[in-house]
Order: sequence, then C-alpha cells, then structure tokens
Amino acid sequence: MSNQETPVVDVNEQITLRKEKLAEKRKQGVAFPNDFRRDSLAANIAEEFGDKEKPELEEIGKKVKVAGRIMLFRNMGKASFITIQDMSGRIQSYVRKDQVGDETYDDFKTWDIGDIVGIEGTVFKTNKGELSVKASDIKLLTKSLRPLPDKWGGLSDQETRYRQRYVDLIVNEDSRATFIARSKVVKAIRDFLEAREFLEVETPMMHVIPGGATAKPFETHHNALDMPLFLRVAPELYLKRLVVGGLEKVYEINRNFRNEGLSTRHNPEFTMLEFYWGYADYNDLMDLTEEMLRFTVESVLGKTVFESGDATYDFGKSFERMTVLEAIVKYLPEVSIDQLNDLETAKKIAKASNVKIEDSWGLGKIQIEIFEEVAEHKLVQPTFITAYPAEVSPLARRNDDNPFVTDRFEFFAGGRELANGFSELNDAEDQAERFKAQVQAKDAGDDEAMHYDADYIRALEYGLPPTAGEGIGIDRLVMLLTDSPSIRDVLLFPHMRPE
RNA sequence: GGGUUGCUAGCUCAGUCGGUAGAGCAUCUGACUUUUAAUCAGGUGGUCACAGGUUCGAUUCCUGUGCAACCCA
Repeated sequence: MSNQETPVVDVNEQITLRKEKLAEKRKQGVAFPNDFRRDSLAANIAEEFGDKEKPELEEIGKKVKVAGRIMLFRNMGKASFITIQDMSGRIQSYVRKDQVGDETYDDFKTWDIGDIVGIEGTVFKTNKGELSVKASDIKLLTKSLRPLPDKWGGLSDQETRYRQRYVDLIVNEDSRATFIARSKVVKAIRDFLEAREFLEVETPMMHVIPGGATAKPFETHHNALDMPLFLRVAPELYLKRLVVGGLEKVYEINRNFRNEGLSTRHNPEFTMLEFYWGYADYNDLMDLTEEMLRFTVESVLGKTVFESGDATYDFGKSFERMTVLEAIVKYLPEVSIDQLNDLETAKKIAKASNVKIEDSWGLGKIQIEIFEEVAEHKLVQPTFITAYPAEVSPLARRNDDNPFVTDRFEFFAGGRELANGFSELNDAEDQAERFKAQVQAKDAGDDEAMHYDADYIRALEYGLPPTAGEGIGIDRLVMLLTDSPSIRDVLLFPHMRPE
C-alpha cells in the first residue's frame, strides 16, 4: 500500500535553487568527487597552533588540508571568511580571490551554508587573533540541497531533533556531546570488565521461548520454519547456559525488546549490560558494581562528583545499602518491619499508599508495590536495595537465613532503577517449580509471566556453578551522566510513530 | 488509558477580539580583500498540521483526527 504511494517531496525556493546549482555542477564534471584527502582535524590544529602568536605562525607556514561542512559564510567581495565543522569541531578559513584564482572564487561565492568542502591552505591568525586556514585551494565535495536551521537559533523542536537526528547532530553541540559520552560509557564498561577477564559474547536476539524477565515480548514469524519467534526481553537464560558450559565470566552489551508503553524512561528497544560471574555472590556483585560505576563516571566525566537534574551526585563515596523493608520504613516511618511482614497489615499499608492490590498478589508482591510507591523515586543518591521477595524474583537464589527473600539487589540513582543483580538460582528442581508457578500465573491471565523453558532446566541439571549475575540499563545510566531528562535524548534514533 | 499544551516561511518565534499574515536569521540582487551572529541598500518566500462544522467570510471560534511535549494512572 504505502510502497505504491509516491513519496511527498517537499520543495521550497531554497531547495530548488540548490538543486539547480547541483545540476550545473553535474554539467561541469564530477559532481560528487572523492579524491580529496584531509590531513588535519579542526581540533588538532587548534591544539597544536592555538596558543602561537601571529608572526610565529607566519614563520612556520604550516600547510594543512581540512574538510568539513560550511556552518558560517561571510562574504566581503573579493575575500570571504567561512567556518567549517568536522567531527572534532570548527575552524575558520579565509578565502581570497587572489589566492584561489578567479574561476574557483567566483564558483565558491555560489556555494551555500551546509555544503561540504575541502580546503588546502596555511595556518595563520587573523588581525583579531582567530586561528584560521588561509586557503590556497578550495573544492566543493558535496552539495547540500537542504538549508540548515538558523545559525544562531539552532534547532530546538524536540520532534525534529528526534526524527532528523542527523540535523540535530550537525547543529547541536550538546547532542553530539551526549552521544560521545554514551560511547565512552560503553567503552569504560568494556575496559573494566575485560580487565577482569570477563568474556564478551553475543547470544540470540530471536528466542523460541521468551524468557529472562517478566515482560511482554514482540512476536515475529520465521517463514521457512513456519514458526513464531520472539524478540528477546533479556539474554539472561542464554548467558547462564554459557556459565554451565564453562565460560565462567561472560557479559553482553546489547539490545532488549519489550512490548510495552513509551515514556521518558522507556523505549521499546533499549540497551542492557548483562554479566555473569561464576563462584561469586550478590555481595561480590554489589562491590564490583560500585567499583565499575565509579570507574565509568570517572572515565566519562573526569570526576566522581557531578550535577544531574536537581541533584548533585557523589560516586566517589561508598554507596548506601539497605533492604526493601528498611527502605520502606525509612520513607514511611509510621510503619514497622513487623507490620510489613504481616499480610493483613501490609495490605492496609498498601491501600493507604495508593497501591491497588490484586487478588493474585502474595505478601512479597505487596511489599514491592509499597516500596515502589513510597521509596523508589526518593532513592536519589546511589543506593543498593537488597532482600527482594522470592515471589517477585523467579530466577534468584533464596536467602539461606530467610527463604522468603532472595539474594538479590537493585541499584538506584536519581530515583530510577539502574541495575538488578542476584545470586543465581542454580537448583534445577527449584527452578522447575518456579517456572511452573509462572506458567500458572500466565494461565491465570498474567501475560508478563514467564514460559517454562525445558532446555534451560536441562542445562541447570548439568550443573550451574554458584554464580552471580546482573543487568545494568545503559540508557538510564547515560541519562544520569549526561543530565538528560528523557531516554530519547540518549538514543540516536528513538522510536517514534511514523510521521 | 485520562488530562494539559503545542503545530504559522528552511530555522526560531510574533500575530489576527473572524476580513487569507509579520520579525530576526537563512535565501535572492547589488556594494565590500582580516570578518566574528560581519556590515549596508533593496527583494523573494506561507494550503497558518489535517478534515469537517458555524459564518457573507475561518489561520483565528467549535468538533474530530494526526504528530509531539509534559503531567497523572
């Protein structure tokens, strides 16, 4: 249907004019040359020559080849100043008719802001002291057919920034900085884990049985096999199979897909770090997480104290640790842990806290709902919350002293859950029972409940060593570090409804 | 799912108590060989998101739809 419709081409006077200029260039020869090789980036020139004086630069006479997009164009008759932008930043170039020649200069005067050019010239400083390249030759490499946003007002329309990220990246330095920071976050985590002998692996994105998290999957279909497949909601069960196989320290940084609503904190596809660590428990995991996050913050921001949103964060000092029930009591001082451990009293507390209780909920689920309502959003400073009820932790190992809870934690910062980790359930028979309970919940109408994964049980029956595993939401971590209020600000191409 | 707000030139935004719209930047023409959001003079450019309704007349009022942002569940 839609592929038979002719795409609507929006044209205006400026685009038409630029297309005419391109048509003229086609007539003259190669319109999209690829024979210009640069030898310098704007930032490197600034770094090397920025603090040198004008006469000194004239003496050096450093010749460079730079390339980039024209961002500013100041024409003064027989001479012009243009500012070009490359991946490293901006640099000005001084283009004179008597330097580049009449023919080139007359052509150059018809070029537009947004065009991509290659410049050969000498590094110098203007009378006002701005580091520039005096062009001896200049070449149009790519004609831009669309005008850029206002050079001063920029592009501020959120929708256009998300839909046309390429334009956002051209004109908004903040946006470029956010995505560079994102890349550094992932690199820091890789460096950290690689240094500790974790092995990076890739496990299936398409699952026959969706598992590893309580979430609704996207469904697709394999034509040749004529069978349904599910985009993964988590890689967990495959990564643990690898630990069974003897890859005792593995991690994967990749996309998960959850068929749920969109918000400033949720995108249908999002990036998780998941890692599994044989012969370790959740306490080891918390220590490692604290170290890893401290290292990441330091690597990306160059410091451990930073501002984000309304708060100042200190990732340099040790993170607070408390149990789910301790956190509830902290923010709801009129209740006691004993009251929270009594089903009837807990129900009353839940109702008083605006939680709508469902019949199928047990005490553990009620406690978690109370926690999420009264405590979660108040956990601003980095905090580990521990002792999650087994009822809401189908894959976590029970605590030896209190089997009602599991050896599990979640990590919070900025009022948002950033990580979830636990000592893994490696008792195949217990795991089989919990899968059965999930299947019953699914049959009772809970479409987020897990399926029974017989192969995973088989793997556990071969023996999973005592293992700890964790997932960290990369997008939310980047949001925190880049002070981005919406997940869309840290996704290069966030999901949008079609225009 | 509910509510609020927004959608006007390529960009950022005014505006019309209902009589088909303006500014700055961009763009076009001209001047200008060290500018800095260059400057100076003169122009072009709009299905006012889309579809209905009310009206002599709707970009403006009303209803619906789409997309987006924010808040709530």
